[in-house]
Amino acid sequence: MRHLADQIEVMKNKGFKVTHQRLVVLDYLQHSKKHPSAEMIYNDLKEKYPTMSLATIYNTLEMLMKINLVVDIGAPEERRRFDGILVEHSHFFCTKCGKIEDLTVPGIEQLFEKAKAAHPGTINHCRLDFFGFCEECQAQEEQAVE
Amino acid sequence: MRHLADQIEVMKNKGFKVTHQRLVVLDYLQHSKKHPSAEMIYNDLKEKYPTMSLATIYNTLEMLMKINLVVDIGAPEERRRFDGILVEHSHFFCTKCGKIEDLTVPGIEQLFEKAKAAHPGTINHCRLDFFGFCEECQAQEEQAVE
DNA sequence: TAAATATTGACATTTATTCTTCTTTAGTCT
DNA sequence: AGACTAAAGAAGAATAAATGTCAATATTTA
Repeated sequence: MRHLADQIEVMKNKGFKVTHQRLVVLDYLQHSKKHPSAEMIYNDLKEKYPTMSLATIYNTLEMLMKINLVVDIGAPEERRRFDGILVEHSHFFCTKCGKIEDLTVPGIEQLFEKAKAAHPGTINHCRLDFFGFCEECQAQEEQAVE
Repeated sequence: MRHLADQIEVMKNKGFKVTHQRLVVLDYLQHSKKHPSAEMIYNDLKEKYPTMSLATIYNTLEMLMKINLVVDIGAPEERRRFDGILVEHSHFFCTKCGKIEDLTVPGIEQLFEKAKAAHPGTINHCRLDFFGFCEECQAQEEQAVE
C-alpha cells in the first residue's frame, strides 16, 4: 500500500476509474504534511491544473476515503482536514493557534488490538488525538501571566 | 468536578455568568448518553424551555468547551456532536449507520502520560476513537455477501 | 475504435453555524 | 434591598462549507 501502482490497483478493484485528477489529489495528499482542507488542496493544485474544480476535490476525497487511502482527521475546525499519509501516527491540535502536528506515541497498536477483540462489530481504523497548547502558544501564555 | 456546585464555581472563577440556560444545557449534557448535536439539545430542551434559542445553545456549548466541561467528540458527520460526560472513555463510530457507542479501553492513561512527557507544549485532553461497522451493520454486510 | 458507463466541472442549493440587533439578566456596589 | 453595568439571551438574517444536478467529457472493455 505504499506505491502508486498498488493504489491504482485498489481503485480498479473497487470499481472506480483511475483518472488523472484522482491521481493528482492522491499524490498531493501523500506528499503533504499540512493536513490540508479541501480548499487548500484546491488552491495548491489549481496553479498546475487550472481546470480542476473544487467539487472534484470533494468528490475525489470522498472516494479516496471510501477505499481507505485517505482519512478525515477530525480537526476541531469548521473545515474538514485530510491526511493521506497512512503510517500509524497521532495528531496534536493546538487549541489556541489551530496548528496541527504529527506525533508518534508507541503503544496504540496494542490498544487497537484490545478494542478489536472486545467489540462485537468490526473495527478497521482508530485514531488517537491530543489537544492542548503548542510550544509557542504555551510560551506566550506564560509571558502573559507575569 | 462531579457536582453542579463545583461546576458553578468553575464558571464563576473563569469570569462567566451562571445563567439558567447554561445550567440547563450543562445538566442535560451530563445526563445524556446520546452524544447530541446542538440541534438535538435544542429540540429536547425547547419543550420545557420554549424561549431558549438555538444560538444560545451554540454559545453555551462554546463556553462550556472553553472551560472543559464539555467536549466536541469529532464525529465524522456534518453536525458536531458533544459529550458532557467526562469520565475517560472512547467512542466507536459506525461508518455505515452513523451510530456512536461508548467504549472503555484500558490503557489510555499510560499513552496520555507518555504523550504529555514527550510533547514540548502542554497537553490537556486526549481522545481515542474507533471506526468500523457496528454489530448490526456487520451482520447485514455478511448477509449481503451470501 | 466505438459503445456503454462513470466522472468531471460549473453552478445552484442546502443547511450547520455564526452574526447582528435589541432586550433581559446576573453580579456588584452603595 | 435597589440601581448600575457589562455580559448573555432571543430572534432572525447572514455566511459559507459541503453536496446535488446535469450536460459534456473521458475511460474502460470488447
